[in-house]
Amino acid sequence: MIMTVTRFAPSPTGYLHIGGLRTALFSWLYAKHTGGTFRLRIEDTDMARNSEEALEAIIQAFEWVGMSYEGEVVYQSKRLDIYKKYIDYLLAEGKAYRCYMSKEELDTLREEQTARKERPRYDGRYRNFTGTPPQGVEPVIRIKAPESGMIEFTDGVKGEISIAGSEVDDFIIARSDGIPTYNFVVAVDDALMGLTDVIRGDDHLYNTPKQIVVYKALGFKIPNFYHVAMINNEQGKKLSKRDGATDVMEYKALGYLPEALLNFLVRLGWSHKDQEIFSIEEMIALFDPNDLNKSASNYNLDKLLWLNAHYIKNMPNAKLAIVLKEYGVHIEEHDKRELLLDATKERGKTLVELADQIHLILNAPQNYDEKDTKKAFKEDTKEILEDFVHLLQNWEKPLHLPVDYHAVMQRLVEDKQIGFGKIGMPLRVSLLGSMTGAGMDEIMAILGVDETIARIQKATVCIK
RNA sequence: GGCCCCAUCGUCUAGCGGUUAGGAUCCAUGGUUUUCAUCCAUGUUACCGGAGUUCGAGUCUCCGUGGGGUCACCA
Repeated sequence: MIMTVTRFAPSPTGYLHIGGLRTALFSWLYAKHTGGTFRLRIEDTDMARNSEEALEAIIQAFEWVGMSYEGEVVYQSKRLDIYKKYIDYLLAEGKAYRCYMSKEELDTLREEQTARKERPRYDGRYRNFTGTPPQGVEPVIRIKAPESGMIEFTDGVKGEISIAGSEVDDFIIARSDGIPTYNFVVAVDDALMGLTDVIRGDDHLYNTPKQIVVYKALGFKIPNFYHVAMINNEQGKKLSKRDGATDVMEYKALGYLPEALLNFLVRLGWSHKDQEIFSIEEMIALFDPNDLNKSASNYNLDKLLWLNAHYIKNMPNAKLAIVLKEYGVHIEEHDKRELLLDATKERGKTLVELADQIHLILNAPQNYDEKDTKKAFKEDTKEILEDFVHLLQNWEKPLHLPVDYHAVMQRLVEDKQIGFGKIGMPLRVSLLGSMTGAGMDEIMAILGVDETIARIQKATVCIK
């Protein structure tokens, strides 16, 4: 297998959103799949829009999901002299030229073209200019794009793409302040970094012919391109901030496990037969960008939630306890840790919900919801609970495990000739202050006899 | 608007000329359970429309429709 070099190249203008994370994941997986290299490059040539916080947020998101990049992060803002060298070369070769058109002139031209219902484009007026340049205008540098013919390339996702050369105008590769522009630096860096495969969103499809112009002008080898279809919202429209969590780190705050998020994202646009659950190792082993879907997919929370619940359920307790620390639950050293987690991990779709479940057990209820108590407490309830306390206090054997407590409940229902329902719900409300939650036997085993009795007694006092 | 891309259950998807169109999620029902959840079983729901090619089309071609992307001295 050929070792690939892939990259993720965000611009630090905002947080990392899930669409970006998915393309990064695809790139990362493909590199790992081939035993190749995955790199991170920051596209920060637009000095005005860069932000330090955005950069940190992106790095942080990568850390959280556990995607590692090799080598140093490449910052384009630190490579300006390299780009200048290539621009000078193109100028010298006559493959690029200075254009003295001012912004205002350009705007006017575009307005005229739009009025004539033409596609706004640069008219090439300085392409072969040999006269005296106008005074007071700092020129931009434009690259000579083919005036006719087709620019063709094979996209690993979309197939054969051909775009008329006339659709690509002599685009600007360096602004009047000398800073090179996106399509130029992307091509230069992708080539210089030895990229074999470029996986990116299909909103970049139209940049590809432009970048190919640069590759050809500079004599670089053209990499394989994969343009991944977008992720839309539930309505099939472009994902925006209004669609809730789009910031990757927001998912952490909401209680999602990174493995669930990654599993969710990898299945958006990619599949392997009927398989739904993929460990990272399986993803790496099976992923191939050539299997990527052509069509856009809609973002839907249900599947993510289901996956998250799955990963929570199947996570070893020791690891779960560590993860839970971020959600205010500190039970790593708790002597009933295993019992606590076994009793609750199937009841939370998110870590936030799981933390709530655990809090319910660990902290005695401060008050009792009136609706719950009305439902759970009948006339004979107080007496039943008191009998139960009495049984607990006089139980001849030590009470440790859930089965021990189960035996006590068993004895109670037998002695009093009642159903489990008579004791179960009142007991639950007494211990948790809630109608739902973990199994009674487990809860009591976690609390211990003393705390169990204390909570029941408190409840019987509070409730008339 | 020009150019480009896309189109299977509500959603994520399998399918790669011959299938009772499969799986997952969601939803509903039943079972298990002292509650809830888990788990198990069952069920409802899809090939955008129209031509063509072919013995045969969800699969190939064309047209239409719908959706998306893109047209910066942003990335």
